[in-house]
Amino acid sequence: MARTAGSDGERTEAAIREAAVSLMARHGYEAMSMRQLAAEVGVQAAALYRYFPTKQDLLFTLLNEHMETLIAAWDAARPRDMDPAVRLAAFVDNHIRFHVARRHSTHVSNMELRSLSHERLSHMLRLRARYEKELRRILREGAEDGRFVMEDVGLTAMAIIQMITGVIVWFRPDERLSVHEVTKSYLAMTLRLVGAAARETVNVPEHA
Amino acid sequence: MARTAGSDGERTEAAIREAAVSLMARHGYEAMSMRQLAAEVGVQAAALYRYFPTKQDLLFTLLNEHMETLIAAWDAARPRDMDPAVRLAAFVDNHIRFHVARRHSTHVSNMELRSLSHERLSHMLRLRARYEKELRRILREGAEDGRFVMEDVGLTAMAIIQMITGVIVWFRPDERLSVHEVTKSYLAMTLRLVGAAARETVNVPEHA
DNA sequence: GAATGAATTGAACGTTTGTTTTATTCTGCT
DNA sequence: AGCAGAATAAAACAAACGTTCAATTCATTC
Repeated sequence: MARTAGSDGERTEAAIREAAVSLMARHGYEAMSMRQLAAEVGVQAAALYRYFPTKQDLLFTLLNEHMETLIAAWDAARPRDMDPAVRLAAFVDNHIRFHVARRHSTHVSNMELRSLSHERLSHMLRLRARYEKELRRILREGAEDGRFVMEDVGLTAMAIIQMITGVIVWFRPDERLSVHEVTKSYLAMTLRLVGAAARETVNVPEHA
Repeated sequence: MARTAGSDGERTEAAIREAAVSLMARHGYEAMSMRQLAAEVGVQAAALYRYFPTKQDLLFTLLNEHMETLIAAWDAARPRDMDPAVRLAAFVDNHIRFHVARRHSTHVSNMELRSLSHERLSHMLRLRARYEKELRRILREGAEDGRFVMEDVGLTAMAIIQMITGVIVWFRPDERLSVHEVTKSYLAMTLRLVGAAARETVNVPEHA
């Protein structure tokens, strides 16, 4: 009939976010009903509206948080080194680790942009463009000083992003290969792809 | 009140398929209503059910046709040549051309598998597996006779598929680059990716 | 221990959903 | 000319949708 024992706003909001990402990743934004989400959280549908004014606001919050976190992660991981191959390696490493650790929200970010309003869509596309610009700069500088071989910087950037984001489509952490092995292989492929493999080898630090 | 002048079953069915692919690609399967689809075709919603028993049957028909056509296209294009580089080039060329020409149904095929029932999903996954096996065989044979360099055949196959399918995400036929230029660049990237670039150059036939 | 605000319920709203049924009109064949 | 059957319209169905609102209980402060 009303407030339940031990209820707590912050905890409920976190539970909503988590359940929403999981449901949206598995069934899609449109297919997830607010009642279904509420049931997963263990709450009535009306309670959701205390935290998110509309269903689309909930989606936007999740997508925005995903991209902001990704950009922040790259800002923290970006090396001071000037060697394009080192920077490219760091980019690939950061990208794969980040996305593998957030498979569900990555899925939602890639699939559900079309459910946003026009303004919110452009906001997300701006964030995405800012992130991709980082890769393009690395590629451009590598191409300019002759370390990388490529036909077209923009094209190569898209190809690499698609390739390394695609990991989450098939990767399952409990199977044949570890994250580290996968990252190492993808890094080798990326370096060959830009024609930088023969000249130098870049080490990937073995994280915890 | 009833049958309209000039109505024809075959034409109506084709119009439904076409409108459905377009709507699903733009808004998603769940977001497309049968009434919306009917309006696009210029018909009442009930008329759709003469051609497709349920909404999901309609989706399955489209997805199945897409994959069958893709496999048939590869069967027709596959070269008799034994050189792995030539065969890989043909695969990449066929794949990109096919998907660029069918951007909408490719989108639907990549996004809406989750809306299928369990049996139909496995049917689609079997078709997909059969197609991907072709690429893995080319890669394996190229790796075995030392023409290709790679860490892991399965991993490389997934990376290449993600990369070359990703073209449809950003490619617009009326912009900077033509299909032929894009295909050529992606082919070059693919060959470098498998370490086959330095040894040989493979020509892409300029299609009509 | 009463008052206050935060957290949640339960019921309801108007729409929209996929689908079915029935009646009606058109087309092609004989 | 007439008939069979294919093709569609119109209306209806129950169920589910996102969302709102008032009522109610918990946790906290004084």
